[in-house]
Amino acid sequence: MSTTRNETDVWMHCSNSAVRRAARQLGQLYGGVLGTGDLRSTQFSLLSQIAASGEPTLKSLAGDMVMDLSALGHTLKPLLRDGMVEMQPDAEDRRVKRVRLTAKGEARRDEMMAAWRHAQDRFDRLLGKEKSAELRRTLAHIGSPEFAAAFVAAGKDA
Amino acid sequence: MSTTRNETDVWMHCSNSAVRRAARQLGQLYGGVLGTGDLRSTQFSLLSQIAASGEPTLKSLAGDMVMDLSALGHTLKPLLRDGMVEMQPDAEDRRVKRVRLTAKGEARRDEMMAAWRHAQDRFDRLLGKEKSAELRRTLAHIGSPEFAAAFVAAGKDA
DNA sequence: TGATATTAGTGGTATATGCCACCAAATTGG
DNA sequence: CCAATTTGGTGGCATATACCACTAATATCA
Repeated sequence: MSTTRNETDVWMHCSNSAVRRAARQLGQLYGGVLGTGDLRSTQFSLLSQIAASGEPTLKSLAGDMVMDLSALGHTLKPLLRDGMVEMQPDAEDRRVKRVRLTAKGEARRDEMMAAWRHAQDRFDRLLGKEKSAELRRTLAHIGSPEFAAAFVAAGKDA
Repeated sequence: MSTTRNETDVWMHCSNSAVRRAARQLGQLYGGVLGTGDLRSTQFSLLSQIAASGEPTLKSLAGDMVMDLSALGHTLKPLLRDGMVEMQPDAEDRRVKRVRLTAKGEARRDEMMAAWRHAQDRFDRLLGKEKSAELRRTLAHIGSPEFAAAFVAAGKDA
C-alpha cells in the first residue's frame, strides 16, 4: 500500500537525512532490546561516556558527545533527578562543574550491559562484523572535531 | 585540555551511540551551511520526502521516514502553522489524511536546494565520493523495514 | 447485519537537542 | 591592580522524537 522506495528518496542523496533516519531506526531497535527500564538507550550512552571519561567537566563531555553544552545540561537533568549522576563544582576553577556516576547510576548501567551487548551482537551479525566495525570507524571520523574543522574550512573559499 | 579520545569511548563499540553522535555532528554542519532561514535541516528533509512521495498519507510517510506516527504528527505542526504543507482527509478512507507541499513550501525548499547541495558536496569531498555513497547505502539498508524485521526476528530465539 | 478487531490519527507527557541571552568566574592587557 | 575579554554554565524557548491512551472509521466474520 505504500513504501514505494524509489531512487528519489531523500536518504539516497543526503547523508544528513540518511544518518538521522538510521539513528531513528537504531533508537527503536536498541530501545526494544533494552526494554522499558529506568534508562533509555540515549541515557545509557551518556552514562557510558561519563564512566569512560572518569569525571569530565560539562564542557569536555559535551565536546566528546558532540553535543551542545546547554543540550547536555538539559539531558542531564532527568539523570540528576533520578540520582544516576551527580555534579559538583571543580575545586580549581569555580566556573567548572564535573559530573560522575553515582553508585545507583553504575548499578543501573551494569544491569543494562547484557541487554546492550545482545543488541550490538545482533546488529553486528546482521550487518557483518567487519562492515559494522567499518561503519563505526566512519561515523567516529564524521563525529570527530577534525572532521568538523575540515568541513567548516572547506566552506571558507566558495 | 580534554577530548582524550581513547578506545573506551562509547561510539567505538556501540553502533547506536555512533550513529546518534554522527547525526548530531551532521545536523550542526549542514545546519550551519543552510543558515538561519525559515526551515531547519530536519524540516528540509521532511519536505523533500513529502515532495518525493507525491501526496503521502501520514502513515506511509512515517514509514518512509522511519518515524513514529505521532512524532511525525508533532513534527508537521510547525510546518502546517507556517503554511509550508497542508493536510486533507482522503476521499476513499476517511481515517486517512494526506500531506502535500504548499506553493510556499515548494518555494522555500527550492531556495534551500543550492545551499544543501553545497553542504552535500563538501561532505562528499571530505569523505570521498565513493565512501560517501557507500555510507548512504549502508544507512539506507539499516533504515529499511527489512533490516528492522530481521533484527527483531534475530531476537526471537535467544 | 451486528459485535469485534484492526487501522489511522490525535493529544498528553517525557526525553533529546539546538540557539540565544544572560551570569559569574577567570584571564589578559595596560 | 583594574577594565575589557574570554570561558563555562544556566534558563528560556522551539523543534525533534517516542510511547501511551483514546477516538473514529473501516474491515472481519460468525
